Amino acid sequence: MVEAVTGVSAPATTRPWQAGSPRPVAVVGPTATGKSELGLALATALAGEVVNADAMQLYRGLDIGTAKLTPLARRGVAHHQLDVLEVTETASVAAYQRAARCTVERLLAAGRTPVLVGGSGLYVRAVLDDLEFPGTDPVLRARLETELAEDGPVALHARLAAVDPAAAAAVLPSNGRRIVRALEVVALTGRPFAARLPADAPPRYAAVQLGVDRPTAELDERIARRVARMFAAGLVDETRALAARGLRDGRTASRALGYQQVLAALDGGDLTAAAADTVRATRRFVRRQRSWFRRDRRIHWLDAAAPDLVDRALAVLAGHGVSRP
RNA sequence: GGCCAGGUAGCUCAGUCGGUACGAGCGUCCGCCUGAAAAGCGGAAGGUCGGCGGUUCGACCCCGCCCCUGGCCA
Repeated sequence: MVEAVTGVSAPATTRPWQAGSPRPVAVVGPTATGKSELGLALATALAGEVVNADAMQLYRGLDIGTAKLTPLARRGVAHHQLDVLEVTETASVAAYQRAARCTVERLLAAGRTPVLVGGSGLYVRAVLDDLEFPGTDPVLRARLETELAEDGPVALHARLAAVDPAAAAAVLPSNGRRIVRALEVVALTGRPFAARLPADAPPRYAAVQLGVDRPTAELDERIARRVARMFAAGLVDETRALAARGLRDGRTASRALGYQQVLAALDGGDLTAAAADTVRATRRFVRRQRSWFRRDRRIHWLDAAAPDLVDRALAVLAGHGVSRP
């Protein structure tokens, strides 16, 4: 995955799909809609395997709060890209992209349908579309982050404007995170960084994407109940155990919904508030997920509450040449 | 029944010693998003400042009455 950084046009690596050969399926949408269950059902029906596309389910031990399917609940269907990171490790789209594509390639070669399931929009795109992520350098990154903390985002943005006006125009002066990354890429590659998602990234796979969603009021209600269930199921104990394994030092995992709030409570807040905060944060997250997925016109949306959801999904897939081998 | 405190955005609450509400947080809606993405960032819509009357050139801020909420006393 060492590749020149153009950020503009990716090589045409799209695999032409041939009738009869397995074609990746993706199940996306906001959290708490029932993606995992649908993914499982589809993998079963299509004799496929599930590939996780959820940044937080990558982590070993982040079980209750991420609503990870238990091994038993997976009912014999193979799941990949699950439990592959320690809580202290920082997740990375690029690393995920490499690993997940490996899995997808392997499944396709074996004639099995990869069913990508997850709500991390960027992760899904990183696998299915031809996105290339310019490299990173921990030392450089650390330096830039220190500067961000000391000088503030506006100063760094001014610097970015000097070396890469186009990138600066695409990133708001208030968004320190993206400014740092843009400066890093420019410094590393010596080229301008098109810090934006290509409007028409060529798909790498001829995947069929299914989106599941529910009416907002209903989903909000489900979230409230689900969070209550998570706390009742031992989210606090799980978080304590993970904290002992370094969860607080995990850059990514410590931010997971639920865990983030419980950690704050353990450090001197109250758990009732933590539960309420988790509900709020999850709802907010749903809004962001929607605005991400909404843009992708290739997604076929389904009502997650439909009693015949699986049949409908299979019908859509059949319409695109995906059926049981 | 009396006394005290309070009634300002959907919620919690700032604020104006009388001169068009700079309101804030949360919520809501919309958008952005290329190595932390369950992260990060931006924008918008919401108020006849409890009601009626009075004083005043002018009141959400002063006066009177009334209604509502909470507390204390009886």
